[in-house]
Amino acid sequence: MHTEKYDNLNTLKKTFETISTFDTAIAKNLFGAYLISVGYNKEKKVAYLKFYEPKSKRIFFWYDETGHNPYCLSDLKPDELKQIDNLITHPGFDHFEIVEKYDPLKDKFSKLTKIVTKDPASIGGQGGGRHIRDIIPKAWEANIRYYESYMYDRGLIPCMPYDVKEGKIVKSGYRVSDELLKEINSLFKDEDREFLDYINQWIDLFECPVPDFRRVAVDIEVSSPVRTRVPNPETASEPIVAISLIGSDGFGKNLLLKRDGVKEGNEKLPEGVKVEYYDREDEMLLEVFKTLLDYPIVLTFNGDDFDLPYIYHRAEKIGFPREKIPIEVGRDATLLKYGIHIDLYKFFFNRSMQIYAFSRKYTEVTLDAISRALLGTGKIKIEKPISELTYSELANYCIQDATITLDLTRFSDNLVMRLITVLSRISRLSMEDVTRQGVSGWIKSLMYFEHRKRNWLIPRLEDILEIKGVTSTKAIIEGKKYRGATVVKPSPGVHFNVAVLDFASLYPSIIKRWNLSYETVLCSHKECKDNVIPETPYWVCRKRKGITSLVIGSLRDLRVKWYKLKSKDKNLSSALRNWYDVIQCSLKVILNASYGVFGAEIFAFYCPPVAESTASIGRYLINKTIEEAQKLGIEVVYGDTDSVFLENPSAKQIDELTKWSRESLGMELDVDKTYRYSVFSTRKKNYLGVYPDGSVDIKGLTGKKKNTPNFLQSAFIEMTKTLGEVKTPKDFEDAKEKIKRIVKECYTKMKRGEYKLEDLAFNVTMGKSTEGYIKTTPQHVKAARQLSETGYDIKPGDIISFVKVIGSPGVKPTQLASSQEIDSEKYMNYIESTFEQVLDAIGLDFNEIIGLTRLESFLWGENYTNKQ
DNA sequence: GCGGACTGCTTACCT
DNA sequence: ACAGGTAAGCAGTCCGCG
Repeated sequence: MHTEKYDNLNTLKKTFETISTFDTAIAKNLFGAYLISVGYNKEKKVAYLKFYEPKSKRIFFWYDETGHNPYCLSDLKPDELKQIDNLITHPGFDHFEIVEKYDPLKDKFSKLTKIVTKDPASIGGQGGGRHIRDIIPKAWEANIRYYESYMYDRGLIPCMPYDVKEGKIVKSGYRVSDELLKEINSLFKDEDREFLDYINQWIDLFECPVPDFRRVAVDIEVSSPVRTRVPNPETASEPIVAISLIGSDGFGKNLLLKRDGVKEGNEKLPEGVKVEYYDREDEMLLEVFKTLLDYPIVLTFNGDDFDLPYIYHRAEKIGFPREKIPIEVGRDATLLKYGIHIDLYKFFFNRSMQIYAFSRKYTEVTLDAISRALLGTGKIKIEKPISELTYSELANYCIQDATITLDLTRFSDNLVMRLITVLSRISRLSMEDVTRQGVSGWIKSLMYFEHRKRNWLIPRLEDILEIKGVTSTKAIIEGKKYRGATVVKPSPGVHFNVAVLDFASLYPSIIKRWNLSYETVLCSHKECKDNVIPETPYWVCRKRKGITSLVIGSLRDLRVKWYKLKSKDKNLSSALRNWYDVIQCSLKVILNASYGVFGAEIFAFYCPPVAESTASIGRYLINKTIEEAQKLGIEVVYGDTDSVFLENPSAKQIDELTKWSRESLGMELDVDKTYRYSVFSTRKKNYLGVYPDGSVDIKGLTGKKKNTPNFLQSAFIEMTKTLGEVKTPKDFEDAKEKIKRIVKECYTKMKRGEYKLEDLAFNVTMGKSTEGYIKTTPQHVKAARQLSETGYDIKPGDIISFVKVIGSPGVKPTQLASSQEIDSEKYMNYIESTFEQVLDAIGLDFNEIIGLTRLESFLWGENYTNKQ
């Protein structure tokens, strides 16, 4: 037994040796290898890069040999710094250098002292000991992670291809065709050199191909004695009983730990997956380690917090020496020694991804919910705890999890891998970092890169705040920092032929057109003070182009004028259209957040006046547009932030309005969509529009909300389908009759208790843990607490399904309720308020409909139809 | 001691 | 951990009521 283990450990050791030989030997010369990760090696005290070489589909390491060192900046001279206690005697201190940098807040060049250190931890960080940034009075650029600083200084862009020649890194030979460059540049004839430079820089990143990333999905199962308790990865006290490894290259393995009393079972297992049984857990883990040392990219779902740390601690527990485990457990991520680890949970958890890239297709961030929404298949449902499954049941379950994890990166032509690639290129963050950070981190990193490229001093957060101050407007919502967008009161009723016009990418356009940036708003020049921003006390610089204005403006223009159009261009191959769609979608995610970050305290360039100016100009634009529309004799029936809804405008009127916008506002106002007709109640952000093809666009209405019970959602959808059939005002009368019947039927079925319990359930998300609700106890929390008592483990983000029942406390989890206790009174009120949002707009009265139902059931029976 | 008016909390949505 | 604006339902509180 011992010999066996020893042999296997030797195999592992050999694998390690192979890697360490090729990483130093072969990375001397590489051709077209993608830079996918970067880190800091504590032993060698240098930054290292991981390249993915697409032919061999392997990782190559490259350790810095340029002598780059960590540093921060000070406004004191070296002589002054020498006087400070503990600075030059600090063990990490290396030397001083004088540098000259442009200070964007002061609009002048300044001499600064670069304090160069032997290692990044001396400047700052989590670790104990005195940090240089705390020793000196004011430190600049002292909060940037060293390996990022390294990338910015060297101008290296992640997910781009490079050649390594005799140990030197050079940009790879691929080039965008002159033809394409010309075509795109011709769209920007009127722009100046500075703007065009940005455009061309982006084209270079976007046109560069994406390699096929060889990757493997990993999923483990742990046998837990208690069904409702999730095993703890730190103690790792229970054995790992199954591991699935599913590769993008056709590789597939399921490893099972042999245990007493477990039956074989008779599930049919997926083809192409090899099942291996292990007597010993250490041998099984060894097999996993081989895979982790083979694949350049490892995918998990929640592997940062569960699978990988569990494997690590379990391996340690059963006797593996730490340094032999190819996993590195960190504070906020679990990474790999050889390849890179992408935790898809973190990626899909990102709100911006959820909303803008996947248009809210999934609302619950679980492997099951996401894969159901995006792939059409979910996890395998199991009724028993893991410990009671047969081998084949367990294998099937585990294989399915790893398979859908891999498939989440494969569907729609590897959409997710390509999104990660593009976002990594834009944000200048490695694949590992870009998938773990939010939009504010991406934009921060991009801005840092641009500052270093221009030799600009990166401002300190407190300096921006001190110079630019806080806000001047008052928010409508209590507790918010400044006033946001305007929402126009809708004109209630039905409006035929509605054209919806909107400003393409409103806030980014404002940032570009008004030259907004943290350094240009409230700039230091007297001459600019009359260049005021409407309805604010702010002015904006005329002398220099703002960095944000250029960066965001160029991205906006490329999305609106090129990539969005080309993603729908039927003259292009579907593969190219698809790629352009990935780009425009990535841009959308970044652009949508570009204004908000300036109003977010956590953002490194937090500058409330920039956010406030953007919102203020937005209000000014929509108000002016409404005025102008009215001057042109068009009725504006609704508007929100960047859009106006025009009732039955002529083509000429639309032309005039968009021309006016272009010429006097300098803004592109386009027809976004047209409705055959639209239905408004008195409520803002609540309406329904019918497109020319009869499909129905529903916004904000209760009937569409995800927490609304199914029975009511279905009845509501049925009603909107009827509305979709209406072509002319005349058709309305028939539709109204149909709608009355739908509402009536829903009401009577409810009353007679004909709906199933699950269809009556409200589904509400837990915003926090059950104990987190202190001020009030909402209904879903009451239900959640009942579930907790029955042994369920309720976590934030879980969706609680509950029904309204008679008696106290009025709600019950659906799992624990029975049909007899349903409080039909409550449901009837809910039906009423849901339909009312549409009924009063189309001239129907809920009570009248219901009143007729009563009469009808008493006097005429089921076949009666009312002719009003 | 009860009920209506009110405020505040919470979720889900829109742009 | 991008922003603010809106709707809705319920929980909890206050106040009048001789």
